[in-house]
Amino acid sequence: MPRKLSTLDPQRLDNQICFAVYSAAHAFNRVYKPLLDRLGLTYPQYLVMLVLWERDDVPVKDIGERLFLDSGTLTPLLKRLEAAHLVKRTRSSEDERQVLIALTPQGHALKEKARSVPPSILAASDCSVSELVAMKDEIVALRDRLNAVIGE
Amino acid sequence: MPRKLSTLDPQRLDNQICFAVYSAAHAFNRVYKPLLDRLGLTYPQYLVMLVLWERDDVPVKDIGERLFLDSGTLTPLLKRLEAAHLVKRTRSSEDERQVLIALTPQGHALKEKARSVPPSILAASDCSVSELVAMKDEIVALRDRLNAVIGE
DNA sequence: CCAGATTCAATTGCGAACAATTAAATGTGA
DNA sequence: TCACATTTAATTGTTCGCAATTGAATCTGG
Repeated sequence: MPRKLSTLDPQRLDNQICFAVYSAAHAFNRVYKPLLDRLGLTYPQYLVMLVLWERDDVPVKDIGERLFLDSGTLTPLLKRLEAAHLVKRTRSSEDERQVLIALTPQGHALKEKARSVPPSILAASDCSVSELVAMKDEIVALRDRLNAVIGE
Repeated sequence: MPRKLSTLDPQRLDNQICFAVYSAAHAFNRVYKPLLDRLGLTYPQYLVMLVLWERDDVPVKDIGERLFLDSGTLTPLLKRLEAAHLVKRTRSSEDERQVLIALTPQGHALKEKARSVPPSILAASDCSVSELVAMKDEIVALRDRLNAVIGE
């Protein structure tokens, strides 16, 4: 007989908050896909564009800190965005170690086309804005606590 | 001047619940990594093992429905678990289309070694069980609403 | 001034994740 | 029965995500 009731079993899949988060992330990805296809972006590329729409001409490292991604992920992704003529990569003249990422005119223009994305996601969430904001804040707080123990 | 205050701007990264979920999933992954390294598992492999520890001798499709993954992801992953002698893949005799996944003795035994994982995650979450359960239920409900609109 | 440490991006290699296709087995209706 | 559709895994190709390493530029202490 099992040591614990399954609803309390810490090794049960449905009791894992990590799986809830993992599977929700994939569900978001699938909802975003058709919307982003029309923009010619993948979801991680869309996140990079959100960062750059707030402020561009920033080094790769800044984007990485914002999105919790490293150069192994960002370098090839940014090269693809450059190949799509959405960004320009130029080595900084003040510090030759840095590569600055700037939006092209097309990159700036895409922000307008992307304006319909968040409302579509909101609709798919089938949830009030205030509920979503509350959930977001809780999830961000959890994420930050997890990230805090990574260097323990 | 910007059209909206940034705290309300739907195109601002920090206002995206999807990014909260996405970045929390990666944070979980990083916390799990050192724990799972000792078991010789990656995080998605750990999820498959959680499914199989509940019930094994199941077709690939069942695992996929449980984890929201398809054969393109699972086939190579299961081959790696087989190479690690944790599962055995055998074609069903009743329905030759299906490949049944069964745990090996080592696969069963790993469940005991994995028992320390959930408490470590709980500790890293720095949060009460009841709060985590409440968050999990909210996230699962959101995930299910998102998945519901995928075939719209 | 300069040797050694640090920072930054790029690279390599591996394991997901998924779309699209393929091939084989099974199910179905006329 | 048998042509045709459906189901199931496997395969192929592209893109992430990260660990580990490399190499160049910059910083720092003596």
